[in-house]
Amino acid sequence: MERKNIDIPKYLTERGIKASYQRIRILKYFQEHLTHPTVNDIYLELVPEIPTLSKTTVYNTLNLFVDKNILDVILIEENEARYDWAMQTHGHFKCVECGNVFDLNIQLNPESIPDLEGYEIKEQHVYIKGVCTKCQKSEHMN
Amino acid sequence: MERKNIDIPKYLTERGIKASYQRIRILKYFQEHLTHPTVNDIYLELVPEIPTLSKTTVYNTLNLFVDKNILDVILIEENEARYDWAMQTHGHFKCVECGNVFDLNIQLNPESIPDLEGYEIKEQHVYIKGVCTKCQKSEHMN
DNA sequence: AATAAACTTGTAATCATTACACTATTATTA
DNA sequence: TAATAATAGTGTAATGATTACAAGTTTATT
Repeated sequence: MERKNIDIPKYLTERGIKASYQRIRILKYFQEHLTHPTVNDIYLELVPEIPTLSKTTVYNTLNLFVDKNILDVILIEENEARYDWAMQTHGHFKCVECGNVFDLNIQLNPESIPDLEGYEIKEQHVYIKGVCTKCQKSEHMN
Repeated sequence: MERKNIDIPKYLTERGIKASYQRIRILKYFQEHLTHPTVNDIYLELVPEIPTLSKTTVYNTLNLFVDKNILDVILIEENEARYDWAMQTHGHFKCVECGNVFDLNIQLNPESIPDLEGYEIKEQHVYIKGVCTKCQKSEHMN
């Protein structure tokens, strides 16, 4: 099922979450933006259309979605969390120039890591920082 | 050079850092503890012996050491940074039961990740969360 | 329609981190 | 060695993300 084709109210209800207006709009944000937004990104985008929206609601809703495995938290910034539609395990690349975060198709194979012998694995996280192709090009122009 | 055998004042001076008493003691903490402490861990350990120590000094010193590539920051907690002696690239495992953080011998090979084609890589971070062997055993006893 | 349950909201509290101004220490110069 | 300049350390206040909480609103149940 493509993220873009999901019926959000149905998707929430199936997971035991009441499909309130705010929850629908917040999850819809992820349907329409294939980015890795912060709480503030989401709040600023939605508040013009939902003037009563509270930042607390954004926090509550994102925490709920993370608990229900609809979203993942990405800890790639020093100071604030980013969120990502939960899908097959993958990694992230953050460009230190433009700040954009890109998905990387990486899955670690725990079998191949001897140090993990006997450890029960619940989550794996891979992130890489550097300069994306676009920013490398624009650096040459300066 | 083994971490344990390093002459810390000399080590600092060689890197253009004045070997003040506080800086020596903070780096010595990493020599004596092969853990991944938070700012508070270090502060609480040292303040009984250095009663004038300020938490700001711990922050300043750790930031300085990170800038000078003596320490790495580990972002594995939701809310606070941990620090680690900078050495060969490696990953971390955090046990969600006991909270301990272990080193993992992992290096990603960027060549093997097609999505990284054309990207300049500056840092790579791998962390895994789960339950360590010890905590798995003690769970059986409950 | 009345009541209960769930959701949203705004404000205040928390906590890690940083900013800043002042004091103390160390290095430099005369 | 004394005076001065530079560097480091300290305590308090500010910042900013996140959470706690109580009150208001909406939705579901009876």
